[in-house]
Amino acid sequence: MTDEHTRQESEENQDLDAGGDLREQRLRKLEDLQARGVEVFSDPPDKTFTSAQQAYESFTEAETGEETEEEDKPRFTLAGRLTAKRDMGKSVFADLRDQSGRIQLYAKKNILGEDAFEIFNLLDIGDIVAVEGPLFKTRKGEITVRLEWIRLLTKSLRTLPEKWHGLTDVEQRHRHRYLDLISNSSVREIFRKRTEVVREIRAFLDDKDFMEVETPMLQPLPGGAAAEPFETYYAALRSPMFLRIAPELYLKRLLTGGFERVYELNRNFRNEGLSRHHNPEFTMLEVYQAYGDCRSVMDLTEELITTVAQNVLGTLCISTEENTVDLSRPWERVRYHDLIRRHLGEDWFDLTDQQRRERAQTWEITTSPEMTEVEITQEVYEKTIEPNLINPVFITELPAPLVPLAKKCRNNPETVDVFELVFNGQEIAPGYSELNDPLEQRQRLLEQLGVETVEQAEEGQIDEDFLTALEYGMPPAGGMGIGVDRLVMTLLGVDSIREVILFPHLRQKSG
RNA sequence: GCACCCGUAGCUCAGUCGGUAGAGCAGCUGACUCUUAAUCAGCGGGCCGAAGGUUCGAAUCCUUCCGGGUGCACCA
Repeated sequence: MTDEHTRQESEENQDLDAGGDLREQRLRKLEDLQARGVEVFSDPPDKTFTSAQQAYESFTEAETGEETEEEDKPRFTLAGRLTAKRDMGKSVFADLRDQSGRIQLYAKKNILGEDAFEIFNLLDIGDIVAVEGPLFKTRKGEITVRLEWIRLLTKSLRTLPEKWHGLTDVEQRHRHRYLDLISNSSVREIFRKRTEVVREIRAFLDDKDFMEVETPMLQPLPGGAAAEPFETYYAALRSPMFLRIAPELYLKRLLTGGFERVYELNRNFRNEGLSRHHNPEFTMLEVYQAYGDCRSVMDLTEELITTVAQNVLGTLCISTEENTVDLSRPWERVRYHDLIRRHLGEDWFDLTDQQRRERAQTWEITTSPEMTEVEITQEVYEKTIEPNLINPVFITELPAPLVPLAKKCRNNPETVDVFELVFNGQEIAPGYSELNDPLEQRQRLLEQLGVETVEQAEEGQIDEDFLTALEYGMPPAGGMGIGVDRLVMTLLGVDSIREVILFPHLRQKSG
């Protein structure tokens, strides 16, 4: 390639560059670089890379300062994305960012060499490069790589979001999460922390001899929760299939099988609307402990969450937008009945139906005539009590109708032996003394379907194999579930589930 | 599903009473060998989310649709 040729090509580019399409501009720049013999999507150099952070940490005045001869200074190879350029003519400052952070580059024409300097000048913000050189400290005191060698690794064809304001449009941030991650360090931090939370949950349970298992996500019968499933079709078997709404019924089979401590930490799918608190696929932790019950699982949950919080956040005090949550142990445990009387009046359960509705009215709760006492109480609880439960509290012995599939309390068949863990005004985790009586379980499943006999149930609505597993004998067990996305939201003080899911679901854009 | 709010350059945002589009960053050209939101001079960039309507005239007013946000409902 002759100089004349490249000069002519550059002049052509100048004319075309007058257009407004920045991608077109970059495509032409790419061709220009290729015409100069520069590989625009090249292989990484066979060198040992140093991260930006390592480079900072390895800088010492003695080795790289003024006193040391230039050729004696150690050379570093780094790779990353150019995020800024400050052009001074015969020298250029630039910012390089890798996973560990940012470091400044200094390209000087008479050090880098004329050809390489010219190539460097052609690079765009967003390009990915490998660079090499010694470290020095600028007059303003910033540790900087003095470039002696560069290689373009990846040409970027798109303009990055603005350096100062970044990407703020929520829709764009979620549709193009990679741009969000490039632009917003707080977002990078949230997802690093999320990964740490998940890692700590596993470490905690593994340490307690719980066994992580994987059960079907593709199920012929979706069970274990009351929710609308996603439906799909298995061509080879010519049968409809469902994405699981919960792993519960399979995990319980494993208890029958003799695995005494199991957990699964993975995705569930529910065919529901999107909201600040709902994504159709969400990450669920379910834990089952044989020979345990509601209380043993309560202890486990308390220890799990405090351990995770302490290890990830380094504190048990969480600041959210409006609250400060203190996770210090021990956590309060209160019977549902007592909690209700504490907040709604000691006489709440002695009131007549009419009086109860009138009092609900004072909380601006509207009741419909067909609502039962339990439903009215629960409505008032959800609207007026739960949002104000900031520090963790286990609510125990819930009314049986609210939790149809749990074991009844020995001392009071009107209530079930379960807990709801609430903090930051949100339900975080339910736990149960699991029902292991196959006869009662069958009865409850039928009731849930609103029928009296198996014959009345539509074919395939009852998971007979699950009931069979119970008939072989499932040990008494405690079980617990945590919505991991919501736990992460709470721990990180974020108020939308989409902020803790890398690729939240959004509507397809048509046209 | 219902209600309210939002959609203007690659990004962040102005745009008054309806008179036909502006800035900063990014980009391009030039100057500058320690800058750091570099600076200075100049230049280009728009189907104003889409389609209808009202009007002499619409980014602006009306209707429908698309997408997003928030609240409610559904839902753990």
